[in-house]
Amino acid sequence: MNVFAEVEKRVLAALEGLAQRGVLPEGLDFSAVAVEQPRDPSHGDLACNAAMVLAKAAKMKPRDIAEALAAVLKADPDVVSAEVAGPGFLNLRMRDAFWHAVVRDIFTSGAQYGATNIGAGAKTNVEYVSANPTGPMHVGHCRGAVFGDALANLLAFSGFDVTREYYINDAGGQVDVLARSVFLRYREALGEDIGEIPQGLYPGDYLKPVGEALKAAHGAALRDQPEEAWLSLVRRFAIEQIMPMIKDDLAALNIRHDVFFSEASLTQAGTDKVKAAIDDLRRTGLIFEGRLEKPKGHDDEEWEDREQTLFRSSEFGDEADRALMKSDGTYTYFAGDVAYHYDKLQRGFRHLVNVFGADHIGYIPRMLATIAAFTGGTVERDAKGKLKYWHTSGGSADLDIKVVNLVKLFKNGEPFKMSKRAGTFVTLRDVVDEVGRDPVRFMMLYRKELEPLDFDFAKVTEQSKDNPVFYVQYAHARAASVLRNAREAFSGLEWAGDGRVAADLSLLTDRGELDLVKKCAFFPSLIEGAARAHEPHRVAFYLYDLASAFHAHWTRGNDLPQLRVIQADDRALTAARCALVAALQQVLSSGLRVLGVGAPEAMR
RNA sequence: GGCCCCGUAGCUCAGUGGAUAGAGCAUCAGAUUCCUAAUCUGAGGGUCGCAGGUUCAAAUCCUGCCGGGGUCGCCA
Repeated sequence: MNVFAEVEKRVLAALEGLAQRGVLPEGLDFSAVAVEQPRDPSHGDLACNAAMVLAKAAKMKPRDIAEALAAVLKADPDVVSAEVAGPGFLNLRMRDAFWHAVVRDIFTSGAQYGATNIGAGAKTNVEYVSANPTGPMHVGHCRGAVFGDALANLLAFSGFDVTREYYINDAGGQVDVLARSVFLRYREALGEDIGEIPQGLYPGDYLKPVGEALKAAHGAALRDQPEEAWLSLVRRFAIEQIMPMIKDDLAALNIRHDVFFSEASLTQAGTDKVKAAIDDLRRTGLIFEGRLEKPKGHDDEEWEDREQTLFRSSEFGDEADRALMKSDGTYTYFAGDVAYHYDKLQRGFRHLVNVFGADHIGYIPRMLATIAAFTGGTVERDAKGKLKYWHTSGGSADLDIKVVNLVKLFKNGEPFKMSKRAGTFVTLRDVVDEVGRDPVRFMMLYRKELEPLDFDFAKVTEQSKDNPVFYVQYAHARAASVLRNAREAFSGLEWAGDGRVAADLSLLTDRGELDLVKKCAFFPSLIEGAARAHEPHRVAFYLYDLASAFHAHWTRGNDLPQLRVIQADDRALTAARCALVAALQQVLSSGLRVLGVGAPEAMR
């Protein structure tokens, strides 16, 4: 049960009644009426904006509408008070029993409390990470990885049928570089002195075992072959060796994808899915042969003006049309991506979510254009024709592009660029090993995704104990601890079983206790809002706030022992409070699970 | 130069068109014979970058500036 939705229903019913009685005009649009949490809890439990929203259309003073509405709602048995305040807010206070019902609801729903069905089982594809398969993951990758994973969790919790997908960029020039780099390590494994790694090849030591493995598989058979003979073989071999490294790195962050889609597979084994996709796009009339203007601010002599196959993405607000074929007759990266997304659509996904790094921001309009063209959807634009949002809508499927801002790297307060060659390459594994999985995940999520993030390895390591994740986890552990202690204090104490509350919740009368329930009651709304906005960070901030309320209430027990959960001389009260604590623990645990962060039973 | 993102307390950041704009850190003052002090209570600290506009109501939406960052042909 979502208490906000529930009370909103009652408010709407009251408004209908007022309209029928002629207090309000007929035919008013109630769609903007909302029941929300007041910012200041002293205003009440719930606040409604109906009077202000309707005043103009009803040609009435907001306060008059609010008073009329208040009179109706006062008759609701769950409503203790309905007061008009400020410009016309209707502030409602609900009786304790209303909140006790929330505790009962949490037990009934269990781990499903907060889960919604706003996704209605729609097939949804979340593509994230998609790092080049040329080496282990580094810190720069982990923000998008964690974000995408948490978003996938959030959507799954909200009723979407989620597929987590990784697009392996195994078809471009960088994998040829990888193959040559591995071949060098292979010669090294065969005993050759390879000296310095030449410019333009990957120097990392992580390729040594790959070279060894190549030797183990092929002996010296490849050594004296020309590059044409071994390049594609070594390329595939190297990727097969490196993808497990990447999967291990991701597993260290508790990330597991369902599908790894190979870019190279689009044009392998005699098929040409890229051509098929482009041919299908042709029916829209958006594929044409033409010339591109030289980009402004780019006075490069190498610019070659030529006629080429283009996609008219400018039709959808992109700055320019985009090339699909290179001058050597091969496909561009974009052409492959067109085919890849065509494939996603053919697999039946209704919703696509792509997680991009901020360095790919210029790529967004053409991807939106592609999906809009394939699905018959639209990309919303402003009066000047510029993109308004990073999503398409209205077609047979839609795409939302989420951009995670860059992780700016610092070392001892000084910015630095990562360089494999200079030894300033910080691997994701280093960070996870040093700081821990949960703190890394929480740090990445405790921030809006578009906000830049400074990352100083030394500082993060040193301050990892101050990470807010422990604050939230400690709240969970405290809850677990007091429940353990209560069971020890009262043998056979039970507050719930079979999804039902066995305690007398009417004993929960303290304001602090009820405030905790109210915060828990917000969880379903919070999840729904975060899922709709694709913003997992809201969950992290909510959990911090909930933990804070619990810690504060807990500490009140220092001065006021009668507020402690365990009351040695009152079994029934202890049971009721345990039910509350267990409900709160459930919400913490569900929220942490969405974030992919552990919910420990104890922290010592 | 075009486009995009960001600009809120000393610092790092939340903020769903709503009421007196919040939290953490830092600073200062306190709390531990007490279910875990990895905690809590309090104080000080703000022209929400600037200027207009829309609205009953703007940190939030629109326009134009300013500052910081990113990005800009067939790379991936």
